[in-house]
Amino acid sequence: MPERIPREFFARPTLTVARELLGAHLVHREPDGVRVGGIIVETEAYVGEEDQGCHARAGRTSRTAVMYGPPGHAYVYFTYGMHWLFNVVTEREGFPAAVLVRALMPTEGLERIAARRAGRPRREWTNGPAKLCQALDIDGRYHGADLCAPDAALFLEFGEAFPDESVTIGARVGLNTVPEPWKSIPWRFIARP
DNA sequence: AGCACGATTAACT
DNA sequence: GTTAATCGTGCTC
Repeated sequence: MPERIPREFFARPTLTVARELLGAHLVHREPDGVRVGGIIVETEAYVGEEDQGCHARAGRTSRTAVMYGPPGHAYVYFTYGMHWLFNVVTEREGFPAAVLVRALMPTEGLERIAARRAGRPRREWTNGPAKLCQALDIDGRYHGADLCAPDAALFLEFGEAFPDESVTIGARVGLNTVPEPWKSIPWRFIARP
């Protein structure tokens, strides 16, 4: 029986949460009860208003308000006019920070994932932050959702942790116009098989 | 009210 | 390697 990740897990330093989320399971229990999800294999940390790569650099706005709220909630946002990206809010209430989930290894609901990623090879089902949202049918409906609520439809479960020797750490992706040191700071965590 | 651009992806050359 | 797709957000006027 898989154990839900409690809110205290997320109420810690964002880098710790990002590292330890590798191996955890992200699951969407869909309206008909079918579970769709996988093992998290890539994350990035976004930490506070000082972090010029973090959306909270602009301060508290209607878009970023969720990041200022309690940990364990979903920060889901829309970008490039077509893509949704999923984050988990971390740290204490009032401090804006989150972990972006960038890639999964699909383990549940494979037929649904295949259907939503129609025609694409399996390795491209969930190997990107917008791809996994499409595969798991995560969108703005879940922005602000409590991932730790007992009846949550979108939630996380503990899995098998990846040891340090199978984790690569590097610079975050896609921060093209972000100034240093934020652009190159090694806050990306990748688990390799 | 207008504008530049983005924590990306897929389809190109 | 390059680039179009497509629109909400935050910033400037």
